[in-house]
Amino acid sequence: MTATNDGAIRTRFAPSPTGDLHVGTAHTALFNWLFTRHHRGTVVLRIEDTDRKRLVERSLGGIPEALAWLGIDWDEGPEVGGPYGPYFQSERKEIYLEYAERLIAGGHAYYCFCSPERLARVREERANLPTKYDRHCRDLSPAAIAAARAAGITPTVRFKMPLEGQVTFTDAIRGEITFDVRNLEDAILIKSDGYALYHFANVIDDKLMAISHILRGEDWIPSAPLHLLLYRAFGWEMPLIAHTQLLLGPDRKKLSKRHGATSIQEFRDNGILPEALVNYLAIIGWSWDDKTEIFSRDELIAKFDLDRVKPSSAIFDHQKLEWMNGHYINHLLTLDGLTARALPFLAGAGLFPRGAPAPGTPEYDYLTSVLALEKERIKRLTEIPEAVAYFFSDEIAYTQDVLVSKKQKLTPEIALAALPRARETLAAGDVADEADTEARLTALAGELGLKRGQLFMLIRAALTGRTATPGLFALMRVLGQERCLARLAAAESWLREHRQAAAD
RNA sequence: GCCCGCAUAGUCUAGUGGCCUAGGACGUCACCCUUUCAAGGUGAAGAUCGCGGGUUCGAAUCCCGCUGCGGGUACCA
Repeated sequence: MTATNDGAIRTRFAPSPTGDLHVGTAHTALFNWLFTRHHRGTVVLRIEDTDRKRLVERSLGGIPEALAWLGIDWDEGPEVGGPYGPYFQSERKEIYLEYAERLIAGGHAYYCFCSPERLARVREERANLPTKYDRHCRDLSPAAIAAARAAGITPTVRFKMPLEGQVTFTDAIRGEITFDVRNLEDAILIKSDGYALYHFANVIDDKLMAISHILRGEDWIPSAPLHLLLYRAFGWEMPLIAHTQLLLGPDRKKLSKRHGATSIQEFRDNGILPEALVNYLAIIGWSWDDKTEIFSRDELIAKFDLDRVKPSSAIFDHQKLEWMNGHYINHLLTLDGLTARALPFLAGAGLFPRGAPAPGTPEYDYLTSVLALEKERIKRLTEIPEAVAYFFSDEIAYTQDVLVSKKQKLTPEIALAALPRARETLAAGDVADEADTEARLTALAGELGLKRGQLFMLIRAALTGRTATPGLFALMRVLGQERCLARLAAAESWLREHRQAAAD
């Protein structure tokens, strides 16, 4: 990339607060952020809230919060301020008006008094034509303008699109793209409510905020020529521009709510780690080589650049994200890190009615040893409360099928004979010693004429009420001697009580 | 309709004229490990590189045409 004028790279992400932060928007924001951090430039966050009708109040705070959660920070914008503010477009209304006047004075824009109804009609009449608006007000006489104003009509301001010629710009990801202006509209710049439209506010702000590189979604390509022409009308140079790929749903359509979870907030609530999501988003549309795909944040910053960004759209693969999330949980997060992430989910499930355990306490140590056992089989943080439940509650809900595994060829008789012997065997030692416990239980299995697996499964079920758990001896070590003995007894009496029912 | 973009296995990708009998990853299947479930290891299936023409001794890679898919076409962003 070549830098502009002063050599300083300045980029922006410009979400509009119309809802939660969409994962596609986050993808573009991430590319902006990685590109800028790589080049030690300045990141600007600008809130494009010119559409007052679609404004969703909670997203004003929610979007910056979601970005921060992802670890995408900004040097200028809401919360941090900066020399080019305000960073909310709704507070820049007057600026746009002023620049619109300039355009009109220079003959590059005009007032349009057409009513929405007329516009709708004309659009229908010209349905098959490249431009929908018939430029009715483009050359209104001063008298006609005065008359319309006197009639109380508040006009919009439209751009006076050149009538012929071609516009070409170079996209840093896609190369040259050319449009014929005959296919371009006299776009509205200022709405009749006085607010600027996206295209206009965007161009003015990028210029005023000294943005050097524009990175945005592919869906903006069709409006790029308008933006370029706007820059030209003001006599400004256009920033370098690049259009990133779109994120698609399984049906190859632009990713949206109907494809499932699409907001960053939902990913967080669904137990996805921000570092996993960032890593996954980074490798969709960008690659470093033919095999690496796990990158730390710092590696991403060090390696990311536009020359390895692909132009083609990509289907968002929840399955691969989930795999990567599991990989982070199991292999990349420290135990303390995982514990910290798990705590809110555990608390949410009501596991700590008296408050979450603090590091250094026995409760905290117990929790980390539990998580150490479960982390390799967990893909999302949301799975944790259910996975660790039996470590925190002694009320095990037994069932006949689980306790007396048919698959292991167990019967209530065998179980009732084995359970008390297992208890005796355990009582004679200490489950803190895994190898010793295993040796003694293996010997017991022999005495009882059972296979190791049969006895182990019976004990597993008695201790946890489940057939799928971490390794039996590690599990016993964490559970502790006392709990193990108590649960063996509990399973035995449960079985005795329910034996009759099973026999029927 | 018109304009624009994209095109390597189900999905994400590597590849810029010979290193490609097309590499990696997710997913799928099998085997190994094993007390269960995972994790891990090994391996397999899966792509006539969208199609058709060229250029070249040689093309996934260059050229032309076609097709498919997507995006845009608002006083939304």
